[in-house]
Amino acid sequence: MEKTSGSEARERIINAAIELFSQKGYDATRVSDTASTANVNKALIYYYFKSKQDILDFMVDSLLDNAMSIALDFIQTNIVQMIKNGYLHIKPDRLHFASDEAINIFIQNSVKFYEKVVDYVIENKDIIRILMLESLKSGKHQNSLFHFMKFMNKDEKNPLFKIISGAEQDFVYSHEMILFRFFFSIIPIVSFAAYFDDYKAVSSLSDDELRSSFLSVYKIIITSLISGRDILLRNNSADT
Amino acid sequence: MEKTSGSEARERIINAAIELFSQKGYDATRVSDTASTANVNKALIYYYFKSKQDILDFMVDSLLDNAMSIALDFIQTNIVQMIKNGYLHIKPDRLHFASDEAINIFIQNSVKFYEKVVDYVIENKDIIRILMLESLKSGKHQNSLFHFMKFMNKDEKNPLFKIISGAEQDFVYSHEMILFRFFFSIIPIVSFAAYFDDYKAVSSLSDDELRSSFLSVYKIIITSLISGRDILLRNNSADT
Amino acid sequence: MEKTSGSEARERIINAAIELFSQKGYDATRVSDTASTANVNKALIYYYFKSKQDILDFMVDSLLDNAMSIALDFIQTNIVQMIKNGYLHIKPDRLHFASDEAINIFIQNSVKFYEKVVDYVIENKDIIRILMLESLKSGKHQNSLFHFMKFMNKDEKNPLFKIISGAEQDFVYSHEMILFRFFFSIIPIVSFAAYFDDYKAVSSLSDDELRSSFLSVYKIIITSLISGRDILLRNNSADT
Amino acid sequence: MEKTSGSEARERIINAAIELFSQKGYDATRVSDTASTANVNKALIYYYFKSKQDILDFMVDSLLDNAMSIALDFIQTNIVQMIKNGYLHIKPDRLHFASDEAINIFIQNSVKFYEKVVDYVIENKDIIRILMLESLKSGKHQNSLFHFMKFMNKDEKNPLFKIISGAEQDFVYSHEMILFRFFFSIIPIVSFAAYFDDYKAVSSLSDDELRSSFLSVYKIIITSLISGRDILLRNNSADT
DNA sequence: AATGAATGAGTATTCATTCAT
DNA sequence: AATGAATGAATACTCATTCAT
Repeated sequence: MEKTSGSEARERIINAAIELFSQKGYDATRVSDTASTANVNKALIYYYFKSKQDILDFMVDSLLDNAMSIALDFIQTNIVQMIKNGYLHIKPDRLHFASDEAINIFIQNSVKFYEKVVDYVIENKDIIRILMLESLKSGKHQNSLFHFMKFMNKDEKNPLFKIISGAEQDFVYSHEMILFRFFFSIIPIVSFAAYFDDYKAVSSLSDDELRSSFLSVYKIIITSLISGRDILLRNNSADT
Repeated sequence: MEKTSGSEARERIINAAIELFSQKGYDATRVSDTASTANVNKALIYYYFKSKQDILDFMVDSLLDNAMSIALDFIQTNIVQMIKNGYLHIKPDRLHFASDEAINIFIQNSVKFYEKVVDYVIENKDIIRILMLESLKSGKHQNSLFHFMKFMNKDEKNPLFKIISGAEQDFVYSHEMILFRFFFSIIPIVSFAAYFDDYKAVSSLSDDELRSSFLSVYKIIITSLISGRDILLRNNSADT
Repeated sequence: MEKTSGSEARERIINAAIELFSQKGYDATRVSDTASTANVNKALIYYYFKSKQDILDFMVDSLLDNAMSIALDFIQTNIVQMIKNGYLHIKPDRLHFASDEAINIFIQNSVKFYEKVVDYVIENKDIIRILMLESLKSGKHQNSLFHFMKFMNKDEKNPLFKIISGAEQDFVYSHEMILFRFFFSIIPIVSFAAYFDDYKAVSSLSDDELRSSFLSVYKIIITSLISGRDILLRNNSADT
Repeated sequence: MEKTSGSEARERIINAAIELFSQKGYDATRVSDTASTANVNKALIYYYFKSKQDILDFMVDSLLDNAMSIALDFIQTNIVQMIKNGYLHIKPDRLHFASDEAINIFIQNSVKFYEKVVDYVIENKDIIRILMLESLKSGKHQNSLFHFMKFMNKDEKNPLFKIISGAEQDFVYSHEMILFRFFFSIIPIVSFAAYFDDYKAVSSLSDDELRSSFLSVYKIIITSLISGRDILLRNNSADT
């Protein structure tokens, strides 16, 4: 094999693992495959990582940390800000926009955010694919996708929750709101990344065409949902 | 083990495999686990199936055949019918509904269809989960999810295509239309099935609550998209 | 499978086993292969035979019995007869022909015998091949080839021995005589059968050409050895 | 097990395999037997060899390479030399010795060669036995025994052929010559090695007695064939 | 930091044989 | 006489991991 300075070999191992896990899945990837793809001796992998599982955990945790900080950043600089500015009100049974202008601002900010998110997931599509694979299996990463909904939790660490609970003790997101977020927002975005290459292959679109097509569809849906009705933003605290 | 009449053992093997593959994934499931879960001798599995892969293939193929016939059935009895009845027109650059009544009929039919589909996927959630897992790995089932879009293909066997191409030689679905179908319709439904149990666990909803929540969200999206604008139904034959 | 009268299925099983054992060897032949080649159900094999080994034993024993009776027949009708007729004398240290005519008669008879033997081994080449294979492995048939030398043994059942020991109590074949018989007579003939098809393939000779080439070479060797010198017929009783 | 320096374990594996294959045959030898006989971990066998077959191939190829170089060495230093010296002539229809002295030299050289060969095959009797076994089965080593006749081929790499074809364009070995070589020279020698231990057991001869008995019989045959007649050296180019 | 050798516990698959009918 | 189903014991081969250097 090769002798290279520092922990450059560690990087190669991680990249090889990402490539292989995302292609064949964690279980079907052999440590020896990873070693030869990374161009390192098999035993060296155990110098840098405790176990095969450890490599996976490192990748998944890195991504989740990253993603979470992007999401929280948006919440902080947008939703929280809008509430503070009085554009968005927390009513006992729903979130309410102060004006049409508020709605427009929210949509605009959201669109910017989604672009950022889409670029992020495309950039990390391999790990996203791995994450999705693992989320479909029992094991420690089974609920990883639900981590993306953390900012809907009643959680001390969730800044959005802190703001909202300050204003309305009993505020609860509606079931539909949460379900919409998960199955029609998080899942499509994550799937978009996970199936990016496959979809490209069957659609014959370029990276850019695919990205902008996805974004424009996404915008249509969000826009048509937010404007006109706020059904999904209704609070369901009364129901339960 | 047990000795039971006929190929009842074969059924037990298939069910055990579905259960285990959907929990731990194909690669992490051991043939011996399948055997003991099915309460059969390990060797008997090889009496009924050529290999572990063969079990998977059987399950996947069965599901795809089934699903396809449900989809084609809907197309036949709804879309094709509406075109014949003059409710839906194929224009050179888009699909166009004849009237508000036509839209209502379409939405109603669609809702009925989606209910049927949702019930089907819930019933087969384990195999769907397996399918999704496999679609994320390289291998023979990698593109299985795209099979659900077959009725958008220019394919002799596709009854919808035959009708449309009869009316408009050059009709082509827009990129956005196809992408919407895949990432915001097929993927959410498939994911709904695949993550059904996980989502139930985190949401504390009952089966029925989850089912109806999903359907109501789905209806909102479809309704808000179809009525008011037909952007996604626009033909992109001019673009290309 | 087929239902055929009587133990015709048993024949098919034996023939299939002969074919497969001679091609792939006993160990590499699967009972299921034999069943499908014989066009019978696998379990039926165990109706007719105690075990896989039992099939082999039956074949080998049949051949050895057969071969032995051919050999003994020759000895009886030739050597024993010649001794009785006074053409061949048993001297304390060698076998001695009474005259040139006696030699000629012996050679002629031998030639006839070898033709018969060659035809016999060609006809049974598959079993011979199996026999040779088994003689090269440890196991119950390891010494099967040495059975062909039985009529050189001091054995009550050996008619030749009875005659000779009647005339000369201490007569013993020389080491060289026995070794010659084994390595330059039995082994070539047996090998001729065992490699018949292979040799045909590499030599592009017809069955008949091969048979007569072998016979003519064999005759040359025997003739050149018997006439002129009787070194190999010398008794080694003095040596030991 | 044991942990020993270098690839000494590899040697032990090969020797264990030779021992076991020659006793029980390739098919009946278990990899685990080989491992325990070699005193190595079973998995280590797969560290050094791709498969069980790979071990066999290695052994067979090594022996064939070895044997071939011994044979070619003899041809080079004897036959080719005699032709060059004018002791041996290539006539259109036969090989012809220039004088009785030439015959004597040839016989003497041959005898020396055969002694060398016999020693070689005794030393390698286990692999020879394996080779013989494999040559009787279908598979990649089926024709391995015929490789020993390569120096009778019309082959650019064959030094004997080059000499002969230089002198006589159309020279062809007679069928009988080739057949004699195979069934009465190669086969007996190979069998002598393969059955060495078995023959020893039934004959109660010592290694040395057996070796010299075989050699003396062999010499008798060769001598009686070469001197007096050259039937087997006759060219059959006219026949074909 | 790197590696060749080694290993325990598996892992899919096979196979001779048996059983019930 | 015949067969579909069933099984215990193997069987070749793999794999994550460790060790000594």
